[in-house]
Amino acid sequence: MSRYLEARRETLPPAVTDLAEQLAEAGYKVTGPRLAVLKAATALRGAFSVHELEQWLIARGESPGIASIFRTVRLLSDLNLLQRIHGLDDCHRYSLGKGHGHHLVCTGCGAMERFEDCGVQSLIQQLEQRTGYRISAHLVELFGLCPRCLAASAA
Amino acid sequence: MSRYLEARRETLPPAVTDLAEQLAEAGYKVTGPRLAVLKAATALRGAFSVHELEQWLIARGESPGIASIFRTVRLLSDLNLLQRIHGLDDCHRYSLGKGHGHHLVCTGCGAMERFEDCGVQSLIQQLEQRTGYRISAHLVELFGLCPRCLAASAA
DNA sequence: TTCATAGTTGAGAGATAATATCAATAAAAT
DNA sequence: ATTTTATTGATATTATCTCTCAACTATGAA
Ligand SMILES: [Mn+2]
Ligand SMILES: [Mn+2]
Ligand SMILES: [Zn+2]
Ligand SMILES: [Zn+2]
Repeated sequence: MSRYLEARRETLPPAVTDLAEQLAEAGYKVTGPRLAVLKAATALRGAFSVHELEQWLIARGESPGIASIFRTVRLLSDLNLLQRIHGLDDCHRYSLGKGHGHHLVCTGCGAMERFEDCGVQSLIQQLEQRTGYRISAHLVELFGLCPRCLAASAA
Repeated sequence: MSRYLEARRETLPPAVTDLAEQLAEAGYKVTGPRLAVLKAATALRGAFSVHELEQWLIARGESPGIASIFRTVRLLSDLNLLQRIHGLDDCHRYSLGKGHGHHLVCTGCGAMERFEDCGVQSLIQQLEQRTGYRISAHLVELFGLCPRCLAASAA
């Protein structure tokens, strides 16, 4: 295990140390800037943008250079620990989460539910037959209001 | 009908005059730059980027300023005559087409099939029950190889 | 606990995408 | 044909993201 990570394990949320361990296992160093980004991503929950990560970090006076924030996001994405969320307009949001998945995003507050099974298999088969395409990937994202925002808007 | 459009109706593809008429009906002027963009979008078919529109137009020596290309794309989008396509990486491609729809895009050549019914209704109901969200919009895009690219890759 | 090394960082430059400004222009209504 | 008003395009500007490279630091080995 990483010496650097051991030294601060006590001060970090478990979700952060989990992710940091996966970085170490993949052969990457566990550094201050990387831990900072992991803390921000964990704290923000939901669907966050790089800009929001940066703001969260700046507010706490522990922001790495913007280049390193982008680099860490890219790294997490390459390791499949972070998924990109395509919004209706907004295209560059992310959420922590392993592997293939989909998102139900609140357009009011950014809250988010992740789900694995999107049920497009039969659609895919049907379209392959009709069009002759061989389909190898799909994107399914849903948008709406979370219970809280729904309640707030009813008031 | 637009005087400007009448004067060049003969020289334009029907698909272009159709779209131009819809601009006029919505109260917008039918101008040279706008017709040029419509010609490019119609000619490119499939899923095109703003950059590809510009290249097509430059190659024919009739490119409006880049600002006007963006403006026309935005206008068509606002009028719901153009849909934005979210790719896996590539986020800003467009396709002509009215109203809500989905796309099956060839990752080899950019060819595209549009389809209306994506069959996520039952998924939506299921998730609304489980999460308490009220879902109001969805994104469904499929990717793969078109028959031609499939044949080419089999060689 | 050092030490050497290879991976990482950050400031700043640079690339790319898109928007804002505004005087000049051109389509449309008259 | 003239007037009116939307539109255009050159240019500047902003936003997003990547690159470069000297300085730094986490890690494995000693
Ligand atoms: Mn799926
Ligand atoms: Mn997108
Ligand atoms: Zn909400
Ligand atoms: Zn193809």
